[in-house]
Amino acid sequence: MPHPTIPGARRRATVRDVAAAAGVATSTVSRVFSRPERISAPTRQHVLAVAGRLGYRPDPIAQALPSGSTRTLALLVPDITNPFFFDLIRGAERQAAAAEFTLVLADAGESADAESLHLDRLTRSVDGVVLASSRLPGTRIEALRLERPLVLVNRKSAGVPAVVVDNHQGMAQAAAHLASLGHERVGYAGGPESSWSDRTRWRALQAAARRLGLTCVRLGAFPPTIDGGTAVAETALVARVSAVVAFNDLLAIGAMRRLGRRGVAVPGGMSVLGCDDIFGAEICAPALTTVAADIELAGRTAIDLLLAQRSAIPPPARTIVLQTHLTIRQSTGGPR
Amino acid sequence: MPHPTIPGARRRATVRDVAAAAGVATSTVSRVFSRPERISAPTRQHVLAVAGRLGYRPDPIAQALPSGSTRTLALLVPDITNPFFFDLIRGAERQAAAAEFTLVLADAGESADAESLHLDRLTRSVDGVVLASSRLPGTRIEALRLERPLVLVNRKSAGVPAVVVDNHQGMAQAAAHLASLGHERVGYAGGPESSWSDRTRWRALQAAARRLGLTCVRLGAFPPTIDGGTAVAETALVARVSAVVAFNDLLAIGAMRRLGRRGVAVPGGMSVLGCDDIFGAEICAPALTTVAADIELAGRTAIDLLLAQRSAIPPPARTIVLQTHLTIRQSTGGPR
DNA sequence: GTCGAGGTGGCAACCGGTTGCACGCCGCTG
DNA sequence: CAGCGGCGTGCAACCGGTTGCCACCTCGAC
Repeated sequence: MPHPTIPGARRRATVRDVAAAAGVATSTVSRVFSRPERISAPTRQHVLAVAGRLGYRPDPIAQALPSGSTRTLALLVPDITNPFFFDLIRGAERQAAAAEFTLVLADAGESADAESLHLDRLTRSVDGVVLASSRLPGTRIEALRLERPLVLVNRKSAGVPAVVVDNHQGMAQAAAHLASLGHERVGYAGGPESSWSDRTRWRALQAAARRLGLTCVRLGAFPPTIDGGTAVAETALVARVSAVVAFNDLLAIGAMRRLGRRGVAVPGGMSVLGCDDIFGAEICAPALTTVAADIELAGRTAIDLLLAQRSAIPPPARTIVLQTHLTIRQSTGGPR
Repeated sequence: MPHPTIPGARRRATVRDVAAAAGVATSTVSRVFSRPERISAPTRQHVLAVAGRLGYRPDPIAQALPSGSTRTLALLVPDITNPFFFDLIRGAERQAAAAEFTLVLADAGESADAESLHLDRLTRSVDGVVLASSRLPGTRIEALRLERPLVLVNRKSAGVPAVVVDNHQGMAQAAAHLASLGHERVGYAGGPESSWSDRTRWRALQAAARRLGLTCVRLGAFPPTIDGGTAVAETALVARVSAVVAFNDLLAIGAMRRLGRRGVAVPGGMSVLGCDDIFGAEICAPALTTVAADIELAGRTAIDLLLAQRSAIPPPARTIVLQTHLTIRQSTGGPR
């Protein structure tokens, strides 16, 4: 039983149906749709009329086979649950739609294995892949690059176009802000160990702290979720820091909540600073001070980079670095 | 230039390559992958070995052509920006992945035209479609149903399987809660006029209010966003209601913020009640009282309903009604 | 020894388009 | 009026798989 259809649905018209009804060759019908200027106006209009009457529309799958293009792009994120990716998804979807491409979304569940699996299933059937915060080993990424146009977000790999946020700038802004408030000992609440963003943020924060004469301690690696924030709060209290910079806003919000329950005022007893400025950072209480780049722009840029690779002469692999800015709200203040 | 590939990438092995290398017919290679039990163990293992050596993997597009199935499902939402859909997307993605299907995501931008356009592009290349809070005219939905397995979320149409939240129950819970606090005159802040959810919520709230002896006024139709909440606050103040039930949490949060800026305490001066319990409802200040169903479950159920239609004997069109529950937080209290 | 059943694998058509090449026709030039 | 170039269209191969049908082989039963 090929082509399982809805009971009662009539078979779709094909090029051959149209060709027969119009008294032309299938190639003519095909060209009317793919390269209309190749066909004379009278024939074209006639074919179009017949096609319209029959309700003919080219089948995208059948078109994809010989042409090799599905007009489809894939976006792989480590966790759809994380609001950080909402903006990325949104930006990517918008830009893809603008270029008349369809976005395929997959969730890697924070696991390199699941990511790999999805990739196996997807790679052949899309025209390009955006890997956001990939947990994949570098070798796998290298291999992937040879199969399909590839763009990385918040991750770097030699020769692969990428868009990354400027973590050095961001952490410098965060450290400067805390230093200006008078903090001397700050903690960094880390995210997943396999995350490139976490590594660069931690290094950047250390560097910035050193320049400013701050002591900076790493509080550990936490799951980047609100629940993960609980442990952050506990650890920060034990580590006797007066401020904590969290790997992301979720962790920061979770930490604030826990601190509140423990009777520690924010920012009175502890300042909390997040990263990414997700939806929610502004409406939580106290509103979260956070450092972020325009992530929707990151999504749009990633798609642009992907689309650029489809042109005959692919531009040199580029890395786009997104500027960050610090949004000061209520979760940071002077120590003590 | 068919099959535009990455410079330097080798052509993928095909069934014919494997067949030649293994000394068998292409049909045998095909069957080794699609119906292994049809092939004797020795041949199968030999073919598998050769295929492995050549790095052969069946091309999903080529498979889709004769089989008619792409193992792909589409989800259309009116606005990816709206956190309400995050949970829906997440649930749908998870369930699709579990069934080894890939989810295609499209954003209709709150417009029936854009929705229609996306549908045109997508319908042929996916095995089924989930339409969430569709703005499409009923006739279009009817027609779509004949083309592809279809499931509606928060919308009803004769003969189309759907999953909807029980708005009557939800609004009854909301009204009862407000009545028990002593409110007598409440406002309803409506969402998009073309929204089925908005219509049923409004009607349900009216009915519940009547039963409880409350006066209920409609404040108008607002864009279902935080910004839309500004107008809600102003209108509510003018309408002299002591509580407002908002079409969704975004509107409620926006209204609370505006009320705060106007110096009106929540819930002291005005109670605010939302719908959907989105991410953010709990962390905003004051935490939002809201009535909601499990939307991630809605996403999972929608996919299940879609998958069920693929079986030979499609079950009778079903409508799954999701129970709601009221989460009482800090945004509601007694009047005055 | 013959016949039949069951299992294995090959042939070739097919899914629905695209496209290189060739051919016929037209008008224009010399 | 022959020759030539260019345009519009058709023929047929092809993209990479799947599958109905048939041929062949083997083995067991009579």
